[in-house]
Amino acid sequence: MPAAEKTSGSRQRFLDAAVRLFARHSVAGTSLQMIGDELGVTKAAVHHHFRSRQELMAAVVAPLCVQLTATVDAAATLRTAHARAEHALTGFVDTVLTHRQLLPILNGDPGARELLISNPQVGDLTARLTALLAAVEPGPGGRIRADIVLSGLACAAGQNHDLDHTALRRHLLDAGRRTLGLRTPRTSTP
Amino acid sequence: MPAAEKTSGSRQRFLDAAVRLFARHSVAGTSLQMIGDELGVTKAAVHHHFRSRQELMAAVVAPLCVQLTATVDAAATLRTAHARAEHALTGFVDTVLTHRQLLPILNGDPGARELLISNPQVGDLTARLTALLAAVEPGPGGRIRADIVLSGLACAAGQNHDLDHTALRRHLLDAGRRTLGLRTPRTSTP
Amino acid sequence: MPAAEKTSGSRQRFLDAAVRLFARHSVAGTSLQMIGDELGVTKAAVHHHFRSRQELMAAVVAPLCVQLTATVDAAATLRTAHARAEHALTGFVDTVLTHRQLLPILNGDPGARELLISNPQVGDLTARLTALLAAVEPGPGGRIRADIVLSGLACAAGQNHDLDHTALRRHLLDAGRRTLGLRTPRTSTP
Amino acid sequence: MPAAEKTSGSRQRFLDAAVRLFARHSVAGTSLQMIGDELGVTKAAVHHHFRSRQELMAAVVAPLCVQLTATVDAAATLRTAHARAEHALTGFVDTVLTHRQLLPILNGDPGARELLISNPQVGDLTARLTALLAAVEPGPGGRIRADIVLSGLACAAGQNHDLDHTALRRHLLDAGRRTLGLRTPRTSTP
DNA sequence: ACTCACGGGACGGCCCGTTTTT
DNA sequence: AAAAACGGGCCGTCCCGTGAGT
Repeated sequence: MPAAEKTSGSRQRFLDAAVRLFARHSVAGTSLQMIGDELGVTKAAVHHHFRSRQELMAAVVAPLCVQLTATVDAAATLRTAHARAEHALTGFVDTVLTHRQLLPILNGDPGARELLISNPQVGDLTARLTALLAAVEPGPGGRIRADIVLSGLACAAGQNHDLDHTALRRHLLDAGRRTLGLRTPRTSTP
Repeated sequence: MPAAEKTSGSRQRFLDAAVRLFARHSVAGTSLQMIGDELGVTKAAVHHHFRSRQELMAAVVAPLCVQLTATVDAAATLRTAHARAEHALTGFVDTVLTHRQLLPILNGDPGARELLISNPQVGDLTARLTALLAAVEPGPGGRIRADIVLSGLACAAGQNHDLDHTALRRHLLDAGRRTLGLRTPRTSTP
Repeated sequence: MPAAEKTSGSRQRFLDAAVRLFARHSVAGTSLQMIGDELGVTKAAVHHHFRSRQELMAAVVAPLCVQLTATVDAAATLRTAHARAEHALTGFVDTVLTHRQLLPILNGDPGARELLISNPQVGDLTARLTALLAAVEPGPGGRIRADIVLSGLACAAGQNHDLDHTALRRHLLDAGRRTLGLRTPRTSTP
Repeated sequence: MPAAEKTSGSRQRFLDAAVRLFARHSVAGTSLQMIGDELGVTKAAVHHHFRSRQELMAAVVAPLCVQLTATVDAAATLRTAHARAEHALTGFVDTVLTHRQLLPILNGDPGARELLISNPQVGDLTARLTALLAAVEPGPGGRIRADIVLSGLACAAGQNHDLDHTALRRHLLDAGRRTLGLRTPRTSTP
C-alpha cells in the first residue's frame, strides 16, 4: 500500500508479462508491442518503464542472477568437491523451480545471450556452476555430465508444468545426482 | 550426378550457412540477408533457391527428421522396452552428433517451433522418442528423466566442440544410460 | 517583484538551457526531454512553463525581436540612407553580441523558420534590415553585400567565443562597414 | 546509356531530392520518408540505396568536399599569402555557386555536423580554408573577416536565386575581396 | 543463377502533449 | 512546482517477398 509498492508492482507486471511471452515466442520473437498488448497498454508505456530492450532484459534476469550467485558463492565455501557439487545442484534445482519458465528460454537462446552481453556476470555464472558440478569426476566426462545436467534440468522443468512442486523437485534432484554420480545424502530418518 | 549435383551442391551451401548462423544468432535472429552476406550473394539469391522462409526451415530440418524417424521406427519394432530405449538412445546420440549445431537450437527455441508447424511430424517425433525412453521406468520419474536426457544431450553436444567424435559419443551414451537407468549392453564378442 | 520575479527566473533558466542546446544540436535536433535533462528535471516540468514547443520558441526569440525591431524603427527615422545604414549596422552588431549563440542558429535554420511562422514579424524584420543596408549602394551588388554582412556577422560572432566583447564589437563593425562601403564615422570629439 | 549511367542516375536523383529538402526543412527536419515522397517511392527504397542516414549524408557532401579539397590543396602551393588567399577565395566562390543550396545549410547546422563526425575531413577543411583567408591580415581581425566572408558568401549565394551565374560570381568575389582587403587583380585587357 | 530496385510492414526508440497525483 | 504514467504518432532500420532484368 505504500507508494513504493504501487510503483514496484507496476514494473513487476511488465516483467511477468515479458517472461510469459518469452516462453511462448522466444526472446527474439517477442516485441515490446506484444508486451504492451498483453497488459492493455501501448509500447510507449513499456518504454517509459524500461528505456531500452537491454534494460528490460537485465531487469528480467536480475532476480535469477541474484539467487544463482548466492548459491554458487555459498557452494564455493564448502570443503569437499562432493559437498560443493551437492550444494550447487540443490541450489540450481531450486532456482530452476522458482523461475520455471525463464530458465529454459535463456538456456539455449543465442539471441538472449546477445542482449545480455552488457551483463558479463551471466556467462561467468554458468561457467562457475558448470565447474562445480564437473569437479565430481575429473576429465571430459565430468564436464559433459555437468553440461547435460544443467541444460537437461532446466528444459525438463519447463516442459513438466503439471507436476506439483515437491514431486518435481525430488525427481530433478534424483536424476541430477544419478547423472553426476553423487550418492544420495541420507535423510534424517534411517 | 551431372546437373543435379551442381544444383544440389549450391542448395547445400545455403543450408550450411543457415545452420551456422542459427547457432550464432538463433532462428528468429537470422535474416535471409545475413545468409546471403555469409556467402557473398544477395538475399534475392536465397529467395531463388527457397521460395520462402518456411521452405528454407523445412529444408534445414528435413535430413534430421529423416534420420530420427528411421531411428524411432526401427526402435518401435523391438520386443522389450529396454531394447527399444537402448536403440532410441543410441540413434538419438548419433543424430545429435551428425547435426551437432542444429539440434541444440531447435530444442529450446519456441520461435523455431512456430516456423515448423507446417511439419507436424516434428512435434510427433519428439513425443514418440520421449515415450520410448520414458518407458524404462513407469511413472513421472521416467518421463522427467527422458526429458532431461533428450534436452541435456542435445545441448551438451552443442557446447563441446573440442572433443573428437568417438570420445564424445561414448560419454554421451554413458551419461544417457546412467540417467535413464539402462545397463551397459554387452558387446557382441565376449 | 516578489512572486513574478521568482516565476520569471525559473522560466529564464529553461530559456537559457534551450538556447545552449539549440547551439549544440540545432533547433530541430533539440527535444523538450533534452532541455529537461540539462536542468535535471523531467520534460513535464518544461511543459509546465511552456504549453507547447511553439510557445517556447516564441519566448526564446522574443527579446531578440524586441531589440531588433527597436533598432530598425529608430534607423528608419533618420534622414540620409548612409545614416540609416550606419545605425542599422551598429544596432545589429549589438543585438548579435547580446544573443551571441542564438542568432547564428536562427540565421541558417529553415526548421526554426517553420516554428516561427506564427510570428510574421521575424521575416519582415530581416527584410527591412536588409533593405536598410542594401540602400547604401543601389542595384544587386548592394543587396548581396547586405546579405553577406547580416549572415556573416551573425555566424562569425557565434564562432569567436574567445574574444572579449569590446574587441569583437570593433572588429565586426569594422568589417561590416568595409564590406558595405560605409566610411568610418567621426567620433563626437575631433 | 551504359548500365553505369542508369544506376548512377538513380542514386543521383535521391541525392538531389535530399539537398532540395535540406534547403527547405534543414537537415534534422528532413526524414527519409520525405525524400521518398519527393520521388514517389517509399522510404524502403531510400534505404536500399543508402543503408543509413550517415551514408546518405556522406554521399551528399562528397562532391563538395572533393572540389573544396582540390581548391585548398592548390592554394596551399602558391608562394605569397596574398596569392593563396586570392586562389582560395575564388575557388570557394566557385564551389559555393556549384552547390548553391547545399552550402548555406551545412554552414550553420550543428545537426549536420553531428552526422558528419565520421568524416573528419569536413571540419579540417573549413579550418584550413579559414586559415588561408585569415592570413591576409594577422591577428584576430583577419580571423574574424575570414569567418565573415566564408559564412556570408555561402548564405548570400543561397538567398539570391534570381541572379544569373556570372553576375552573382562577380558580386561575391568583389565583396569577398573588399572585406578581406585583397586588391582586385588586373584582368588581361587594360 | 543471380542482381537490382522496390513495396509493405514491423520493430525499437523517441518525441510531444495530456492527465493524474503529490 | 514538479513528477509519474501514458496515448498517439513519427523516424530510422530492417525484414520478407516480388518482378523485371541480365
